[in-house]
Amino acid sequence: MILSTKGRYGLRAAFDLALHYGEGPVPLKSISERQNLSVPYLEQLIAILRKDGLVTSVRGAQGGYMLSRHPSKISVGNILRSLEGPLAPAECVLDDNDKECIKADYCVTRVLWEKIMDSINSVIDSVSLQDMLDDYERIEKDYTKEERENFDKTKGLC
Amino acid sequence: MILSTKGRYGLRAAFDLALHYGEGPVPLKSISERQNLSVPYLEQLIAILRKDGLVTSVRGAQGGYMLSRHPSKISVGNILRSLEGPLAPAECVLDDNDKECIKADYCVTRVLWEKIMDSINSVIDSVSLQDMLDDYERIEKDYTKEERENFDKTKGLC
DNA sequence: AGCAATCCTTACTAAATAAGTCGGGATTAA
DNA sequence: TTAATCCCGACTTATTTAGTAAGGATTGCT
Repeated sequence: MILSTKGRYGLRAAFDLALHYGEGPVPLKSISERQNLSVPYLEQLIAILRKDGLVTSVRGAQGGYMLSRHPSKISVGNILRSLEGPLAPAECVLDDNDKECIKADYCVTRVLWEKIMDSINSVIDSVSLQDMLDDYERIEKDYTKEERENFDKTKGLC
Repeated sequence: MILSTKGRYGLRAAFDLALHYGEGPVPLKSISERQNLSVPYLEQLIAILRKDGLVTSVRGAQGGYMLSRHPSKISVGNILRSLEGPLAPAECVLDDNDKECIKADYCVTRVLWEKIMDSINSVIDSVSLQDMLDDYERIEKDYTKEERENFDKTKGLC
C-alpha cells in the first residue's frame, strides 16, 4: 500500500511550488536541485498536475511553473488524487465503476473499502499546502540550515 | 493505492472461515468454491495467515483451516497487515526503518504519511470479522439466495 | 536576429511486483 | 490403502513502476 514515487515526489514538487508561491514562475531545474529529483521525471509529474489545473506554466526562458491558486486553496488530496488516481483500496468503490459490483449493496467487503477510502480522503482533504508550509516553518527553526542540507544529502526522500 | 489481491482475497477467505467458525476445519476446496478463488492461490494466502497465527490448520483427510480465535477477536487490520505488510503510504514511517529518515523530525511529508497511516489503521482495527458477519447477516436478508449466487457469477470479486 | 532557457510531447526501457500456476511431498481419517 | 487434505518451493507471465532519452515549441534577453 505504499504510495508510488509519482504521488510522493509530486507532492514534494507541489510543496516546493508552495514555498515559492507569489515569486513568479519556478523552473523545474530549481525544484530539481532543491528536492533532489531529476528534471525529466519532474516534467512527467508536473504535466499531470497541470492537466488537472493545479499548476500553471509559463513557457520560454525565465518560464516555469506556479500553483494555480493560493496554497491554502489546494489540499494534499487534490495533489495526491491527481497524481495517483483515486485513493481507494479496491476498484469496486470507484465512481466510474460500470463493470463490476454495481448493485452489490450485498457485499460486506465493499462496506469496508468505503470506510477506508473515506478515512484516507478525509485526512488528505483536511491538509492544505499552506498547512504543510506552516508545519515546515515551525519545524525548520529547530535545525540549522547546515543540518537540513546535510540531512537532504545523507538520507533519502520520503 | 489499490490493495493487492493478496489482501482482498485473503480477507474474503478469512471472512469465509468466520462464517463457519465453530464447525470444525474448513477445507480450502470449499472456500474456493464459495469465494470463487483457486485452491493453489488460496494456499499461498492462507499460509501467510497461518504463519502469523491467525488461522490454524488440521492436516490430512477431513482437515482444513479454522480461525485461531473467535471472529470478534480478530480485526480486519490483523488480517490485512498480515497479508499486505504494514499499511503505510511511505516507507519512512515504518517501525523497522533503520536506513532513512531516522532523525527526520524535520520532514513535512512524514507528518502527513503518519496521519494517513494512523487513520487507515484506526479504521481497520475497529472492524472485526464478527462485525463483518453481523453486516453480512443484515444485508443478506434483502436478497434471495438465487440473487446472491447470480451476483457472484456475473460480477467480479471486489 | 539569434541564443539559451524553458516548457512540452512521445516513445522507450529495465527492474520490480503482482498474480497466479505447477509439481510433488507429508499427513491422516475412513 | 486410499483419498483428501495440508504443505513447500520453484516457476511463469503480465503489469506496473520508475524512470531515461530525444527532440520539438516557445519566449525572454542581448
